Amino acid sequence: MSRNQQRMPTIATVAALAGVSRQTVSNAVRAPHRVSPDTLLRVQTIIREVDYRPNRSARALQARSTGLLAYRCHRPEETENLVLDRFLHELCRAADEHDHHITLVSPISTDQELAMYRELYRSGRVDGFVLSGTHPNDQRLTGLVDEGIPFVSFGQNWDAPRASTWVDVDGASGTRQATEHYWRSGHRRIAFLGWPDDGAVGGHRREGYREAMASLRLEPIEASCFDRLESAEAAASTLLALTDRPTAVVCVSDTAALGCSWAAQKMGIAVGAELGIMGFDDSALTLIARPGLSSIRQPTDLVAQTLMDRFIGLQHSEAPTGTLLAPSLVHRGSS
Amino acid sequence: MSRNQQRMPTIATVAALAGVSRQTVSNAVRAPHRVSPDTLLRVQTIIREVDYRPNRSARALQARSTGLLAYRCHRPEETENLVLDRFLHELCRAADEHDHHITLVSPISTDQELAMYRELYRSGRVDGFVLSGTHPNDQRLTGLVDEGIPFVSFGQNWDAPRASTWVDVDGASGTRQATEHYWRSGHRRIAFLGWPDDGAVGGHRREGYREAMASLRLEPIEASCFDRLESAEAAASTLLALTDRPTAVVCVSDTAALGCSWAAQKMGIAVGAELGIMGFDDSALTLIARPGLSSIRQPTDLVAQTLMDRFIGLQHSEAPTGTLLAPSLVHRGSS
DNA sequence: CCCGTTGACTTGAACGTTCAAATGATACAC
DNA sequence: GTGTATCATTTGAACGTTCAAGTCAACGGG
Repeated sequence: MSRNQQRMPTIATVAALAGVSRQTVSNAVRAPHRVSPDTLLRVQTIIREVDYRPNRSARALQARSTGLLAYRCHRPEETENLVLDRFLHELCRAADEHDHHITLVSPISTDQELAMYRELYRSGRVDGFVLSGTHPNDQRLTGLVDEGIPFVSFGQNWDAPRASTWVDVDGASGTRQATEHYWRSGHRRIAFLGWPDDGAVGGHRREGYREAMASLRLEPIEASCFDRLESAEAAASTLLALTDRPTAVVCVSDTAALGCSWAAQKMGIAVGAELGIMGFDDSALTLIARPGLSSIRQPTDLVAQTLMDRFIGLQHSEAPTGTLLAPSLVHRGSS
Repeated sequence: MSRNQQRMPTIATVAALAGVSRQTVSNAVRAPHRVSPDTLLRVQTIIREVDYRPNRSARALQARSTGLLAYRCHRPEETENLVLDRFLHELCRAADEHDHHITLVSPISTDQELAMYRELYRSGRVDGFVLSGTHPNDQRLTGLVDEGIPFVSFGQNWDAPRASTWVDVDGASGTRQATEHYWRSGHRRIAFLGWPDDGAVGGHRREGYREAMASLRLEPIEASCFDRLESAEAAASTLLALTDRPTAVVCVSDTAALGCSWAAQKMGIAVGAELGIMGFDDSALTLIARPGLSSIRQPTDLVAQTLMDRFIGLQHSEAPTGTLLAPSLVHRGSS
């Protein structure tokens, strides 16, 4: 590592110029009330004059804390991208408010991931981690908990909800809201287009739909597809070919919803007027769809803020907490 | 900042356990050849035993270099996202190879951006910056150059090409390749769908098309639209309504291309068979389009690698260089 | 007048690393 | 046997900050 930075003013520079000790300068910066008004002014003037800023590395060394959190840079192939992209942005913003920063890591494989985190933490590169896309039997969760490495996750700790701090969006609430919305709008044949292998996330979303349908005393109409457009289109075609065709479809994802929209258009069904379609995630896909795709929006901004608050809390040895936030409906042409 | 990390083994711990001095341990880690084989083995054993890792903050302090580069987390609204997403991923990977990391910043406004960079650099948080999406009269470029802050950019330094280190993709080459490809496939009426306000990027792409058309002795057919689907669709409709309708369209972006594809489908023109469409950027949009959208792909991986190499070069006081890389065609259904 | 308290400031040490210089030890040439 | 080169290792200082303990003066109550 070459030393390339031109020499910056240090706390000693300022101290000498202001005719005080280093500690007084430090106090002037971090605890102004401890310094008498006139020296404070003098020190501040010098600080501005030489454009002094405390060196973060030195501070990090002494405080054993870098103010850095690591987040795994998602792979470009992943569909979730479009949600996580927004989340990452909000996360940066939230970190900033706590004078923290996010650094990215890009593990090649999942096995490497935990090892990489361990490495980063033990070398004091970062104070902890923000995970996203957790799933049942997630090695990262158990691994980090076991090692006592601080982290928060966007997504529940499925296996041990009390063992770590997480924030998640209540998928069931989202689909329930959507279903009830359609009911209030007069729809009576409301279908659900979900994922076949129903992991935890897909399961909850389906659950919300079923609950709502049960309490509305309606017969559920369900179909399943993979999270790809073609698959969704095919599954939706089947749904829409039913003799008693559904008038609204609540979808497990925007991909599913867009596929559904395509299927409807191909069959000459007017999306919006004749068929309501609700996506999930309010991703960039919603803008591409025509008519605009209504979607269940995750409050990523709130998730990010809460996660950061919680992480700072952890640093002050608060106990782990799980938080479930409710999503909200975003109405566009399709609903 | 609370000190929350449990006490980790330091170089002194290892030194004591191995019965050598701190410096010997340091050498064992960073310059093994300076240590005799048997002590080396002894030290390495202890290191593994206590799972020692050099503390990055301490190293950063002493070396005046953090091994951190800052990159501006792009705003979720921006269209370029879909390209930059991939770039960011590759950048992380490339940084990793040089034992560096990327940290994100999220300035609220453009004016803040430079101030934020200044702040980050002067407080020793980062060693430098990676910019993307540079444009003529870019305040960031001139500002960073003036302050002597190290940076590299994905995108030329339009105003002062020799003043800073950049890597860019040769847009003209891309559209030229596309145009020539269509010519070789037998097309003779090849149109270009560009941006109206032709900034530097759009201008170069248009340029490449015109050059190719000129050298092929074909009459250029041009239309313009904003980088939005509706706008592109409208402009493309006009193009396709010409009496002597073009048989291929080279587009300035994937958005333009997708809009064009929609227009064609609405007019009952078979995309692929009757009309070739070529996008630009090979973004996620290409996968959504049907038939799959052919596109001019920027070699983001190579860009990222080159940028990182160059940055490391800068640290060793190499002179600034500009590098232009050629994009390549990715063929899918639409061409 | 003494003593405890408070406020403003200073001093030395510590955080964990690496650089630069110093110390021995061994080997080799003359 | 002396001088010189090389190698393995150690020592002290430095990077820039903050903590903990200290000094010194002023103040106020008894």
